Amino acid sequence: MNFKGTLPTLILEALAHEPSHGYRIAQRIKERSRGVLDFKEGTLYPALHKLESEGLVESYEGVENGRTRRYYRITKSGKGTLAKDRAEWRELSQAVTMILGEA
Amino acid sequence: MNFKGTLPTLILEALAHEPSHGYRIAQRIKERSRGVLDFKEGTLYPALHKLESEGLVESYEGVENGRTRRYYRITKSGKGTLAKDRAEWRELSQAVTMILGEA
DNA sequence: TCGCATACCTCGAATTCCTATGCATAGGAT
DNA sequence: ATCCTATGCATAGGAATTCGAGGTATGCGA
Repeated sequence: MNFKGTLPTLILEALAHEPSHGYRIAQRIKERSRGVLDFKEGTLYPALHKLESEGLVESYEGVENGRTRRYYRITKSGKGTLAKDRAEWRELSQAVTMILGEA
Repeated sequence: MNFKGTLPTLILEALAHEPSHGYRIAQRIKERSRGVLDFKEGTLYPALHKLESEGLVESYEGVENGRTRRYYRITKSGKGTLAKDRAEWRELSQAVTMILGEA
């Protein structure tokens, strides 16, 4: 199950924590949500490419365990977007929670 | 600004409160979220029709102030879906909040 | 050497939402 | 009387996001 629209923000959050590569980012999101969120690769990579084209993340090649990987790091612009997205998440989620109540 | 995927649940919540018609449902969502959520009519009506085709709401014609309106009420099946949706909202929103933190 | 986890990528379909547009009525203002 | 605004319902076209399915390749352990 997933939450439409939150993926770019979750990616930025992961990269604000540490530069990483696609596969690792997806794992982090899944682990940190205790398996609740689980974005597929067919969703993740296009989202990553889009963030790069928007200048919110930068990529570079890196080698780990003898394998070449594509790493991403957040840019200054990306950090600004992340801050805005966090604030927006708070506002919207509070609004929905307010309506749906505790029930 | 809006939250993808929450509209059907918000509609069901409104109708669980009281049978209503499209325009009024949209107003209720906007008011109860203090203007944060604001679904457009072009989004609302198709969503309402879909809920009806799924048997989660029923519609009937009603007259108020001399005008004919299409009213909707939630069905038993709709109430079950609402309960599930509430639980799912809690789980997903908590997962995202857990990751995005308080920052 | 075979299988598996890792790692990256693309495509088509489905869903959701927005904007724009159309039609129609009630009530108040001019 | 006429016009404007809010109300009320609806559809069409397009953008964005996600999923499922598929393809390619490497390192490592059995």
